[in-house]
Amino acid sequence: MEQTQAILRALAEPRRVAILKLIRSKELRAGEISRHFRTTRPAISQHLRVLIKAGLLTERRDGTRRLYRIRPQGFAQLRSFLETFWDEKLGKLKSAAETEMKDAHDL
Amino acid sequence: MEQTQAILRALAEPRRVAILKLIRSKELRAGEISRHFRTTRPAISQHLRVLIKAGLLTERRDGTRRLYRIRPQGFAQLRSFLETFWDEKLGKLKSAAETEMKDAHDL
DNA sequence: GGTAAAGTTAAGTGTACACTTACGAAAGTG
DNA sequence: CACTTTCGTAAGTGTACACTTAACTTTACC
Repeated sequence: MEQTQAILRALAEPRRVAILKLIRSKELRAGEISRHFRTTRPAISQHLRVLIKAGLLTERRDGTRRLYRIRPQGFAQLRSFLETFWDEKLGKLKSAAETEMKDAHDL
Repeated sequence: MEQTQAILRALAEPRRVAILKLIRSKELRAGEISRHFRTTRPAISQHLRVLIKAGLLTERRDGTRRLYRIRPQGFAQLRSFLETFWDEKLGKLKSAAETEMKDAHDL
């Protein structure tokens, strides 16, 4: 629960989302990641820390290099958070959409 | 995309998540919502604005009252955002989990 | 062991943002 | 039409946080 909030807070920053998108397919070095942005390396390094602390990334060392990879479990947690809203909504989604449609029509 | 970031930013604040949980099952009036928190009504009102702007809530007026309800489409958007990470991960999740397990074992 | 390479941590700064108090708006009620 | 109820908006303030430059850490290589 507290961890879920850490995830949500981590994703609130667009640059961090961009980082995640960058490495969602392949593991990347810190340098390669920061090269994709106009900010300085320390800024990216700090973002990576936040993402790790949120459990969305894992760090792996190889010599002087540090390699970052997506941690699916982190996203799984976010997913189950979403589902707490979804489960009870699932049946109501259709009717809610219709009601909203009608509301919009009333304008 | 920009809207997705608005959603993520909205959810970064724990009180806003609490508000969503409060009304996920039933439509509530502004007063009833703020009564559940120790903050002042204006603070809650501002949170509600943010949630509406993010597309996670809808507002409905009834006399002097304002009723708030979950907007499933907002959550749907968040869900599809999540799936952009999930799809390619889905097949890799198992192996990634195993690899991480092994990494942890190496400590 | 000295130096370079790759990257993080420290310290300081400016801004976004959540909160408060005071005020305003709109719909009911006598 | 006063007056209350219900709620939002305005203005100001303190803090969290993303960024920068400077210094430190760790591994590699000669």
